[in-house]
Amino acid sequence: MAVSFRLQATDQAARAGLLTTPHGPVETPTFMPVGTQATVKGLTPEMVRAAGAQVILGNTYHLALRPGDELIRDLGGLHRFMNWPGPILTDSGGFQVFSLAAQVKVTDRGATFRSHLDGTPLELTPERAVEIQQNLGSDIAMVLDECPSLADATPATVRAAVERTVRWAERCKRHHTRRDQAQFAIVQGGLDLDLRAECARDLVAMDFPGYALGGFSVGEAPEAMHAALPACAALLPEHKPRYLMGVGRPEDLLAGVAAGIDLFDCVMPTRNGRNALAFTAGGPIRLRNARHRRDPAPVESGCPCPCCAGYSRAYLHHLFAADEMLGPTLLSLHNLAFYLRLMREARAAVRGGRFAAWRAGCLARWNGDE
RNA sequence: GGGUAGGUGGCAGAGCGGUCAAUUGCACCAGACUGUAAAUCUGGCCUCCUCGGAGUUCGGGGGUUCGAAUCCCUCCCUACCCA
Repeated sequence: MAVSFRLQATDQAARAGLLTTPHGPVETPTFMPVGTQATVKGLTPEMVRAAGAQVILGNTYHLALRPGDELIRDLGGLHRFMNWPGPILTDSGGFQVFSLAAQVKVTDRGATFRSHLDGTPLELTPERAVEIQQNLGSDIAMVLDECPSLADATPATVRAAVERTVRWAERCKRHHTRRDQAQFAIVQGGLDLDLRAECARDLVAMDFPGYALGGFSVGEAPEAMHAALPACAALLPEHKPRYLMGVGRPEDLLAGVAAGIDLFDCVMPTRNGRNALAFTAGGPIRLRNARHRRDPAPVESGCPCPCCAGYSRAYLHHLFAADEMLGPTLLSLHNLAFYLRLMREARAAVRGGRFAAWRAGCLARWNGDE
């Protein structure tokens, strides 16, 4: 059984659809919690599922390094290994080329990492990235791409990254054999629309089952990304899923949905949750701040998540002050519930043809305008 | 009563003539976090103004010195040991 996508409703550029995978359906647009090392940090799969997640991420580089992709394959694949029965998308390690740039050497052949764990060299070629992901057995695999780092982003380096990304995508596609796994391509090009168009054109010609926009939220102003998204999304095939990688804050997700994006992932709800920041309909709040010390109210009133259903801001404040592990767990749970509820409401708004108005209301509440 | 070791910013604890408004940790206050080397990191934390400074600090009081948290005298207090 393969991965398929059906576009079901549109509201201007915004879309609602259904992504079908061997491990279950995914209603889009949606948010995918990040589980880099075969765990959404601090949460059990049951909690992730209860928060409303339909699909989660895993990571090629991290899992190949530890515990090893062959070990996971031998133990029945990533789904069984981590006890997540639903769909999984694995990132290719392309982002680690960017985030671990200090210890990576990139050539046309591939990227050579010095393991951040023990220094052991790891060569990640496009072919190896495919192999690892096939061993992991994810429902959706990503091609290895080169995400140009903002530090040396000149027109020439961005162009070089685009061209290499296209060549690597070709190699990934050729090497990919698993029929029960879809492989998505990644469009690079920074904020240069001509390069984006060129990259998209070449990748679309290769006929991948899904396309991602990479290289956003890597240091540019959020407004610049918001401005570029509609045109970038429009470069992608209408009837295939579109994935905006690594994004982002709630307002970024809504900008993405408005632009016609279907899939999002980001560490923000879980990482910020671990760091005592809660996303709410009234804007973000920092539970470590002294003002919450005696506040009996839940993190977000009206939120049905287990955190808000049973615990006060005062209690969360205490857990973080005492450095208790339940604090990060509860706030990660709430933040995921918030993100996933946001996407659920976005789907309903698109289907109801009232997405723009609904989005404006969300932004107004976050900014404290009402 | 005798002896010894001490009293430093909320706490612990450096410093032992100038480079000390005083290392560091904790606590406290605030901020950051966007395909996770992150349950992490950054900043602030005597008072007053704007950068830069100014003014008061290292148990109390007195003294030596150009200059003292650092040396001397004295008083008070604490811990331990001996009676």
